[in-house]
Amino acid sequence: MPELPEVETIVRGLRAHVEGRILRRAELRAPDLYRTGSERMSRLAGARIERIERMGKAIRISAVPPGGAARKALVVHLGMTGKLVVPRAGNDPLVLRGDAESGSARTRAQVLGQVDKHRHGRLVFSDGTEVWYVDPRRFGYFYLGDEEGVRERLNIGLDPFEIKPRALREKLAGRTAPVKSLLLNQNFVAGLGNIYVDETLFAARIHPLTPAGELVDRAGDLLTCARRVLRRAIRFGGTTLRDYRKHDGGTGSYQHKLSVYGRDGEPCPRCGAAVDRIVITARSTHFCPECQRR
DNA sequence: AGCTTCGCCTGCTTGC
DNA sequence: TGCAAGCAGGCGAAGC
Repeated sequence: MPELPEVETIVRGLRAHVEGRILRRAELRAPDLYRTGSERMSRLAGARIERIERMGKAIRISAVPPGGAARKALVVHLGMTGKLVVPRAGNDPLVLRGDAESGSARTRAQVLGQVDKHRHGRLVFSDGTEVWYVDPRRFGYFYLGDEEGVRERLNIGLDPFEIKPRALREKLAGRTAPVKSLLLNQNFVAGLGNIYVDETLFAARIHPLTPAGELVDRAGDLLTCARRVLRRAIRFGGTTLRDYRKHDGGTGSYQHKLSVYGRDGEPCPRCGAAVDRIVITARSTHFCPECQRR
């Protein structure tokens, strides 16, 4: 479930491993993971990686092909269970470290087997550095295309750190969908997923079923809360519930800081009332029925 | 156009 | 113990 804080953590961790390096080879063994309209990654052989950045929940890698062709963007979306990891020498994936920390009973051989089975893609750099894409559930995607306009082509809106309060106010106006649903829409606001929408709405004391259009006057507050929650989650390296791992296989620790997500039945950290769980547009939604009144 | 539902995919959990 | 059903969820496509 890599959302903005998890992806930001991964990007920061990968930066020193990829920026400025030359790609010897880029491959995707599972071509069904290419998003519609994507070029094949083999085209990136010889390209120089200029930057790696987060774009909503996706990772954008800017590459300059040899011979002065137009700059390319390789966009990697991790879906739910995707990981980008840097293996150590001898193909010993540091993914192991995270599993050891989480107390997994699986043996080293089992973990290695799983990694191998689900390793769908790979970047190989001229200095021998590798970055592996591992994704058991295959919900992620790869997209390679011209960098110019890639964000629009992939329908990725501005994230809470980029969008201006006034712009959010205008986007909320007239919308009748529950705020929870709208905040999950990556074109509306990018970066938030189920966990951080619930945490943001709790911080802002907004009921998740509130029609978005009723929140025009609270747009600034909503944004402030989202930024605060996300910044803090980044500081803790993101939330590891099960699958999420940092680039070095380590886990995040924000799961220990969650106020409502996954805590149904437990006392609200603010008022003590039992946290409730409902389903909104097929997403489990956690909130405090006392603090977040409609 | 806006909103909702469905289906993709696989591993873990739950219930019989 | 074994098996099937249920569930998790980001997101695009389809449907209303």
